[in-house]
Amino acid sequence: MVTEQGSAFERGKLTDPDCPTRLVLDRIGDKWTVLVVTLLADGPLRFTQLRAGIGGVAPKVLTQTLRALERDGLVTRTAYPEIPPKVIYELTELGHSLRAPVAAIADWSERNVNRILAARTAHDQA
Amino acid sequence: MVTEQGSAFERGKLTDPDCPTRLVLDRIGDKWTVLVVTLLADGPLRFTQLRAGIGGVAPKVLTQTLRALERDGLVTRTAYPEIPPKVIYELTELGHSLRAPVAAIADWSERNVNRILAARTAHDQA
DNA sequence: CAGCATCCTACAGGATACTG
DNA sequence: CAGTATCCTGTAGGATGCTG
Repeated sequence: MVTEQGSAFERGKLTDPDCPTRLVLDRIGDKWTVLVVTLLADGPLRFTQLRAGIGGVAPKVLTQTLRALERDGLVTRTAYPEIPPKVIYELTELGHSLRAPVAAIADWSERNVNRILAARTAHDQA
Repeated sequence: MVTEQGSAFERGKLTDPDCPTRLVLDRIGDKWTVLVVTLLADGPLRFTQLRAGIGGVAPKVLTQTLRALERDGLVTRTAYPEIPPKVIYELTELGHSLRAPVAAIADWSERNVNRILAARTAHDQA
């Protein structure tokens, strides 16, 4: 399988530490980002709603995740100067577009998780 | 949440710590797995060839990565009892099939990395 | 050549408590 | 409500040296 021109695999950029794929992988590879994006996919949510939707995230960590998402232009943060405060998080268009590739991962995962688990069990026997 | 039947996003499994997507994300989210899979995509390679192809991996870490891939049935390891030793790593069919979703990530990354970087810079100004 | 054994450190992630 | 401020720990990843 020497060449398969056009595929993302032949561009050889993955060896570069600043490679785009690495950048994105570092983002979605963390513990909560994909979950947050998924929850926001159906519409804007408040901080507490996200917290509840996830279950078991320390507020500090959720804040970190959201701030990073905001910094990368994937999420907007809108604070309403009320008392008590209200903050709305919403996916940007860029954030929404991320759903497609993530769905590709999710679909592959669900179709193949059994094979992985089986291989794992078999391997752990021996 | 509201329901948008069919999409991988509404299955609500991501909240489950044992969710398939989390499992795969934990795999490909690490530092070297995607790179190894990419290198093996064009054909089998020896340990040293992988090392060279990556550049800067500690042998221990590369071994860990390969063992994990082997355990999950994504890579086969074939040791030839010669002196000096020769070990060939090769993608399984399952391993090859992983290339597609990873390519989806890679494509999205390359198309949008500029937007992310721009958002990042803009955000860091303010 | 293809690794294992050992030691080490940075940092992601978490627990807990407090506040504008 | 939506966070900060602190403190703490597990572990991924790395550096170095040795061996069948």
